[in-house]
Amino acid sequence: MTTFTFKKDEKLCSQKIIGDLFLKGSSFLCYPLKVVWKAEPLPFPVPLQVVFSVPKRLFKRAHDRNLLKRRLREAYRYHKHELNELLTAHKQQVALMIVYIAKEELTFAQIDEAMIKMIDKFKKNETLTN
RNA sequence: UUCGCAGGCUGUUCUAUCGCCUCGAUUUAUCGGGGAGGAAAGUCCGGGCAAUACAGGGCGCCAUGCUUCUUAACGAGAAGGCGGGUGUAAGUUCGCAGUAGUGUAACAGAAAAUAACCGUCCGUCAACUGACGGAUAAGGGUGAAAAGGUAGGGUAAGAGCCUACCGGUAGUUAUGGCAACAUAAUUAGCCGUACGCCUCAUGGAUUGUAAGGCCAAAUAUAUUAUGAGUUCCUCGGAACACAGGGCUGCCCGCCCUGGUUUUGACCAAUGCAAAUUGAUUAAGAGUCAUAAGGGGUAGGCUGCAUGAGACUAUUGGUGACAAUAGUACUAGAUAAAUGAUAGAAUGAAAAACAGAACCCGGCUUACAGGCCUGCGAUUUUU
RNA sequence: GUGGAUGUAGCUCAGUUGGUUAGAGCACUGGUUUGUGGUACCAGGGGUCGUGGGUUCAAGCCCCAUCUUCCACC
Repeated sequence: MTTFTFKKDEKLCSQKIIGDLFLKGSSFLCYPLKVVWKAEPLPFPVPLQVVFSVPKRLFKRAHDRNLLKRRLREAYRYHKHELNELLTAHKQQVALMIVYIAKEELTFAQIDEAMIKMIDKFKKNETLTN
């Protein structure tokens, strides 16, 4: 059964884990997205927690960053069930960060496409490490 | 009609599907309610709230600066006054305490404020060229700025030196105005400008909700109790002109900490004494274990949204605004919620600036399109 | 959130109390020296002083607004 909800439990809020991600996490690039991830025990019974980030360096206005983060979140919401299934099968918990690195505002359709591509790539990586 | 000026308002709406934050209900999965702005922005001011500080004195620093009013308060706002710039006009924009004292004004120019370079006049020498001494601010060129302007009298020549008119300054009086101030009369002296320092009045303690308060895993641990172990080291008071820190921007002064100096429980010996030497008792701590336990990290709760509030109406006021009555409760997140897709309406195109982070009052800046009110100029018609 | 700094030639910086024409080093261009290049020497070009207003006779400097870049604290 595929659900499209996106509750608080699935967001990564702990500053400690985020700090850890940047120190020890592995990452790959999939323009216009950059993904940082790490297998990590999480405080909630969910397969993965995720953070979305749009750098202030690229978009000065808070309003533009908000818009892009919302589009990212929306795209993630539609496609995350694939990752969920994969990780529950492997019985793993993963912390994930998705950084937007394009310099211009992309439309929802473009971001959606990129998200699908990214998830494919992630699946391959995941199977490799196991 | 066209072109303008001023002020105000608005800032897409609706439906379906999938979602987000929050509150409530039933109850553990559903249902219902609510969910960004006029600037939420810049952080330029003011206030609330909170914590800390606050024996006192002197000096300094910063802000404001025409008048009256508004306001919780302000460096904000309203109305008015005076002066300058700009526009045909409606308007718009900038400035404003005091002058007792004191400083500066490059270059140019004789001189930048107790002015003599040229010129004019007088005297002496000299002898037709001038030299020296004096008087003189009418004329000349320089400059951003040149010693009130014009006319007449006056004089050796001139000059507010005198007079008339005009301009300006200061005082007095009258009228109008709450006042700034305006108008008129009169008197005085004969009158420069700009920017500072300075003086006067009023205000200013510091830090910000990541403030502050509460609860509290894991790990380490102050302290206390009990037990075990050990004899290496430490202990209290006073003074100081030394060092560091705090009150505070600086000084005085005061306080704290360190350092230095001095003294030191009891017994015995020596000694008149001061003191010196030797030995001793008692108690506690540092180590380990167990228990209690405080502060406190991750994390959570609170602060946190009923307010100097908002909207509507009436009344008062030129206005900022105030008073009275009624209405509803209207974001509260915490790596941070409002989005996506599809369709419809208006439209040429859903399209401007832009996202709450403790809360209010202002200011400033950004802003597509649309609407309303008042006023001015011009043209045409009547 | 709070507080502070910065902007001047292509680059790195001076320019302090407003005053004549905004300087220095490197870089650039031309010339001299050399068989050639470098070095050295001589000369030259290049600036809306971040932007827009204001004060003043006069503004890179003073005042106001705004933009850029950077830093500190928690």
